[in-house]
Amino acid sequence: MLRLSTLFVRTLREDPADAEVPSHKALVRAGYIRRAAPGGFSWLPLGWLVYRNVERIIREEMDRAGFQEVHFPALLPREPYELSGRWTDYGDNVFRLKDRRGNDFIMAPTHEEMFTLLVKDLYSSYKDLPLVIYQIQTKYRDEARPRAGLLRGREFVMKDSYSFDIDDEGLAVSYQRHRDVYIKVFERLGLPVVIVSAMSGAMGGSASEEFLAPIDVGEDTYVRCTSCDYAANVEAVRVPPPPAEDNVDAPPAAVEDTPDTPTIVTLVDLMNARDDLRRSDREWTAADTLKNVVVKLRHPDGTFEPLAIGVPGDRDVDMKRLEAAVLPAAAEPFADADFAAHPELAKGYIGPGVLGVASSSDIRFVVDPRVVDGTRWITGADRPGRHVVGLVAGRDFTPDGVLDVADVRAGDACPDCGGSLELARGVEMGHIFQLGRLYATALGLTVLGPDGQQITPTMGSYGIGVSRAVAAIAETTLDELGLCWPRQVAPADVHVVVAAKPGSEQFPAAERLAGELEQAGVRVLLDDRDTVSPGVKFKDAELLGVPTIVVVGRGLADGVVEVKDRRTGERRDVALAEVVTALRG
RNA sequence: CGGGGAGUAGCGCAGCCUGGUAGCGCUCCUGCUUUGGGAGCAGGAGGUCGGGGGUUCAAAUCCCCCCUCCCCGACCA
Repeated sequence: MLRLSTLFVRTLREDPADAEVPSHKALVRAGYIRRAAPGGFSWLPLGWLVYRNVERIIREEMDRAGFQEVHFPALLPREPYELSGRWTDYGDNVFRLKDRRGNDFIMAPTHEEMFTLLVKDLYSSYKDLPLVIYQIQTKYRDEARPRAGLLRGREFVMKDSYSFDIDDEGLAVSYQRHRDVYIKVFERLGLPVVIVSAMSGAMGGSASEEFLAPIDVGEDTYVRCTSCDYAANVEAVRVPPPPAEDNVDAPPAAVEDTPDTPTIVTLVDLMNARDDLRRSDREWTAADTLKNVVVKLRHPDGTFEPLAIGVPGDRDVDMKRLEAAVLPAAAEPFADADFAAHPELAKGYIGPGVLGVASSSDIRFVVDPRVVDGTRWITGADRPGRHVVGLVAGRDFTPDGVLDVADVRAGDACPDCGGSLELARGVEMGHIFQLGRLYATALGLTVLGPDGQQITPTMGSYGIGVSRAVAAIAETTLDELGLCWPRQVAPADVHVVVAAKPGSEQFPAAERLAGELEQAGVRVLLDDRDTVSPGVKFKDAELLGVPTIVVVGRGLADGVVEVKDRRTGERRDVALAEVVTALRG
């Protein structure tokens, strides 16, 4: 039994100044966690109880699925990461250190290599597969900017599992099993999640889905169709291309003088103001223009490549979508110095004249899916103050490819049903994806197949943010009074408040009741403090967020106590003799 | 790493502009009173004013450098 008179906790009357997001404020105010380092938190007894409940539920579901838990060192040697190429790929995001002999180590940011090597170490036959092993461990990443309390620390706990199969069919089964387990886990945690398709990015592989908790302060943006069940991370949205048009007979493109129109807005204004350029049927809009944005790709080998991206003028290039699309390269803005190195690019007036197939430059030119053959555009003429009107895609220029990285907006068409998309924010709680043979190949994991040939197994990777889940659950359940835990993860089932004078009969009565509840298997937090007033106890009970609050107070004279539901605020009087039965669940 | 804000008692803040005894509320301790919605009175404890340099008779306050925290961006689970 937890007793507030001796529990190692101190609630704060005011929000901590260094917290911004509601869950962070509430967890600190309620005495669940304390900041201990940049991006690092200490767990106090109540917080640790919640954490352990979350961890236990995840572990139970993993074990029930037949997955087996392993445990790795957090301090890892350099070699495995050298083999996979991630010693350098990870860059500044990993904590590095040396031992006394000068050997390199890292604080594990993730354990793909160790899993792969462990299987290589022990298994050598296809008969040993499939296999799923998992860990629940602390990960260390030197985040440039830790924030939002537990939602994004530099030290955090993840459940990570890896599946090993001999073929794609097996991988698909392992993937589906994880998907089913995850749905059950989040349901048990009381954490609402939206499953969205995600990029698998540089990791290769095909299927990849994220489990996002819908939280306003989340750092992931996703879309959801208002008509069908399509949902995707904004990075993974695929814009449905419009049908190609037959415009080969359209009037030839004409170069026009358009002085002082370096931006889309100025260009459209000028087009509509000029009698000779005005459209007869409607006004020109930004969507009639083709904006060519140049960025610089930094490849993993350190080389740079300019890339021109043509998007409809009413859209911008979404840097996050671009980054996701060009992995493992990174995208950087095209600086003035870069323009100086490419005099053929007239800033503000860049057009397909110098881009694309058979063009004068060797700059790769990719376009938005909306730029299909036959569409007509107003775009730069590659000379300051000049634009081309009526340029037909496929007839007058041919891009080197399609790249779907324009910003996604609410109201955009759903790629599945054509309905309308809406945008929302979320926190990534889980991620499942088919990793493929990347690590197995890099680390030389093979097994002997039935025909005596070496087979490289294919892998799946599946994560759940454990410590993050505590914050996410808090975030999605708290209210203006404080925390409000789902019973499964709450630090106790019942919070017994003694509201009476010290020395009064309520104290021993509450003790007895708490004892009986415990006997009946109910987890009890007893506020047996005789030094604080009832008002303080009520406030604390609400702040701490135990789902049921029992008040042993003035009703005791009539043989009743008050049973209050923390979430709904509903309260009812229950005869003392019936409390245990009523609360046993 | 870019832009903005902020570091003064355990927590939340004022003081800084205009240099001169370090303050307020909460918390904590002692005593008395109080006990169904963050109690009252009285007394008390607690601070190298983020760190280091400098200016000055004198620095929380002015100047320089550094560190940390928060927010927006970049990056990431």
